[in-house]
Amino acid sequence: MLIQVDSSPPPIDDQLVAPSLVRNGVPLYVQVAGLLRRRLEGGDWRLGEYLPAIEALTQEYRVSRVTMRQALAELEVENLVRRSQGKGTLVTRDATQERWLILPTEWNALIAHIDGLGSRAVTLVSDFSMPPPEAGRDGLAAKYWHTRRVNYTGTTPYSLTSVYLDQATHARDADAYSNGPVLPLLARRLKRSMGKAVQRLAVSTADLEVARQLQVAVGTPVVEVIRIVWDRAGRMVYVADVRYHARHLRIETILHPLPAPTDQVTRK
Amino acid sequence: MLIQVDSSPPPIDDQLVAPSLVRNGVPLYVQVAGLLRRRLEGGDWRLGEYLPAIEALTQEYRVSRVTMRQALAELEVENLVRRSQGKGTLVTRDATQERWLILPTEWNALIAHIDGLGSRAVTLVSDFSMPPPEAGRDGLAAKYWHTRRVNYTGTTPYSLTSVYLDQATHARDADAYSNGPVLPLLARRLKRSMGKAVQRLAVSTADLEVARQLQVAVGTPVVEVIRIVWDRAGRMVYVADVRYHARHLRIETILHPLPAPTDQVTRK
DNA sequence: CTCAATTTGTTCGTATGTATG
DNA sequence: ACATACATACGAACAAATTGA
Repeated sequence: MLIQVDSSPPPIDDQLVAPSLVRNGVPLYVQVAGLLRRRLEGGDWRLGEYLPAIEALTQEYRVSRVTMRQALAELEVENLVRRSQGKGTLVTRDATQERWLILPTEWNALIAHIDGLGSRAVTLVSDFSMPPPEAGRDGLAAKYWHTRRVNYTGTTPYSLTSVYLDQATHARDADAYSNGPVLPLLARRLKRSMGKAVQRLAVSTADLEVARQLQVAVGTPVVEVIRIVWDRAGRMVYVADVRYHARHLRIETILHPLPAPTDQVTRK
Repeated sequence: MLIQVDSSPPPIDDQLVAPSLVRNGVPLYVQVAGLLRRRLEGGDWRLGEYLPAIEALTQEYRVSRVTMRQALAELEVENLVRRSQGKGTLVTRDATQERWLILPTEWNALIAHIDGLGSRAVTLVSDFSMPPPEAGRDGLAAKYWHTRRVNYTGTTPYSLTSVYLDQATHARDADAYSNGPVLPLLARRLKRSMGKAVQRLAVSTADLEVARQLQVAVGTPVVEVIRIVWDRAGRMVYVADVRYHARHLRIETILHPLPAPTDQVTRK
């Protein structure tokens, strides 16, 4: 069968009438709850206000009354709203004020950020194994110390990290690396012998392991960050593979002008 | 009621036995299909290889045979695998080679990126309205030209953009702004009178509008990028709110050393 | 106080989808 | 392929609480 190649402008489907939800396996009421939750986070309805009546919402989303009620029940168990017979559905939590984790995109800011977290970590694994292939083979050392940790702020997990540290580097401060954040210590040790460092980011979804450790549902959006640090000789000293709950992550970069060079910068 | 403050190390749930899937509203077979799809994209099973037998998979994921078959059927309609009775489940598409959209985090690279896309856009809206409150009020002009477009590579939509351009700036090249990418043209016009530019990124999910325009399911992870450009006088000249399908987006930043300043950089 | 309008709560019946063994 | 149990979704009818005329 031939595929029809369309080189004309893309189709416009301007159904102004019914932007109805699609049956794609995910229950309708879950989808609707997600959409409402999103609007609450966006401040469409503020704390203390009442949502539109179920009748109005059913018309807007083109679902039945029962389905809409199920969606609202979901939000009620999350303490986002409270429903009262005869009155309506009241917003009981300010979801617009949820805390965001700002992920720095510059070396010194990143170190300061990790230092400032004061997080407590639970070490799941500590052994010697090679970094994942995603890190590439550029400057790969022969042996790496590896640790896998869950980091908590209070009692809520916010990241799952796998750190790979060049064995020689690790040996110099084995105890310190085992008992605290690796990157800040590495930064102090490397000083002027530091080479390039990059950070790659992609959006993914939680697999079984990540879902369990971060206490989210399987399939939840997760941000995967890979950080690589080379020393001046080009040896890949450090590789980290970090998973963050995507909901609580923001990134801000200054596109222009380029920030002023810091004292740690070495220019050719 | 008192909140119990826990200053002891966080709990460890080390159920090594059954990392089973959770009933959270999303059908089991959809969750399993998602996990398998993810592993196919990760290259766990390559093109031309056979997946483990259903029996083995059911044990790994702790689901029934029928559920696993349903999950595999999902992947088959996506042409990721082909099931043959008596043979097994064959990988029929190389999902590891899916195209990634690299989002630049530096001004010149971003302009070059947009120029190089050669994308075709469909304009949904073109009017005069104010930027969303997320952009802040710092240097806000009195009036903005606004356009909302869906950008396509070929016939597949990859981004939904809302652009707000200071009315005075727009008036100078009204035609050109209406008929092509806004940012590259703005960059040429501003030249040395350009001030600061920032880019903010957050992970969100598709609402009805975004889902329809990007042709994805409601609730799919979406990356929301807000770009703001000020001129040298501090006037907010340009605001863009862009939604990308998160699946196809990567970001790479050089943490260290800071890149060498370009000719457009003005330092204080 | 009563009444009507509004709003959420409850319960049917029916059809289809999901998950297990 | 079958039997069973439970979840999802719809429309409809009626009950109960709230509000203001």
